[in-house]
Amino acid sequence: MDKIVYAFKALADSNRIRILKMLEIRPLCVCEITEILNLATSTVSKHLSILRNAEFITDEKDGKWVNYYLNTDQTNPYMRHLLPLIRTWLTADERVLNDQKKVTTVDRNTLCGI
Amino acid sequence: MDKIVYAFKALADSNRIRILKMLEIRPLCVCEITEILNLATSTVSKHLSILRNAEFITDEKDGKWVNYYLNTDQTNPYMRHLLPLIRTWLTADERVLNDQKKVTTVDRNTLCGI
DNA sequence: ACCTCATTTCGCTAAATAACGAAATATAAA
DNA sequence: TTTATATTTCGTTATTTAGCGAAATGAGGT
Repeated sequence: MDKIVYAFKALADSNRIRILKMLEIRPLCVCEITEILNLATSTVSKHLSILRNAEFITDEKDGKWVNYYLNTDQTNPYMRHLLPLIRTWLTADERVLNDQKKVTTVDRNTLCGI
Repeated sequence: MDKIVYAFKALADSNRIRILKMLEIRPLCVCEITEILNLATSTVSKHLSILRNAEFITDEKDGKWVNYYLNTDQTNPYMRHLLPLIRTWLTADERVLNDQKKVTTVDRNTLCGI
């Protein structure tokens, strides 16, 4: 029961949904997501930890960055069914489309002040 | 986007999930749900209004009672996909099974002090 | 019309949550 | 080893939410 509730809690926030929709395009680091959502880095980091605890995403070190991915592990039944649903939803949402467009243009090297 | 978030918010509470699982057995009035969840009537009424606003349930006057039903209208795409998922989940959950068992025995006439 | 009683709404309190900036952590480059 | 910097954790604040009891609502029965 707790696990199901945590899954739904993780999805019950528009910024976290936006993050999942962005990760459909490609893996992203914290600073890229921060730029697109226009939030404080610490806030984005917290959102990512909530999504990771609910097993919607995974992370992986990549040099000085941490890449976040949609979870492809199929162990958690809730995540396994919910992620594909979300993928089919919001495909015409103005803001989501704009976020996803930014994902294709944003560059972590210029962003994070090389 | 708001609609999706409200749907997930509605599901992000264990008492509301329990209500949905109880309604799988049969329609219930507020006092029956109150008895099983062991909460104040006003609290249950609030939970029901949240589920109704997210279109997971509908209500119908029945004499002095109000019956709540799982929504069978297929207009809301989020509800349409999420309700069947929830139906397949928690089928072995201790507390849910106990709630569902109580649903079969509880009687609104004796409950609401005839 | 009046009374009864199931339900809803209101006002309040306690707990959870989202947001921020600052401090801590950890890793890459110098 | 020292410095720079991407990320996480901590402490705080404002908002939201779950819960309760009391008052309001509204329909049925007398």
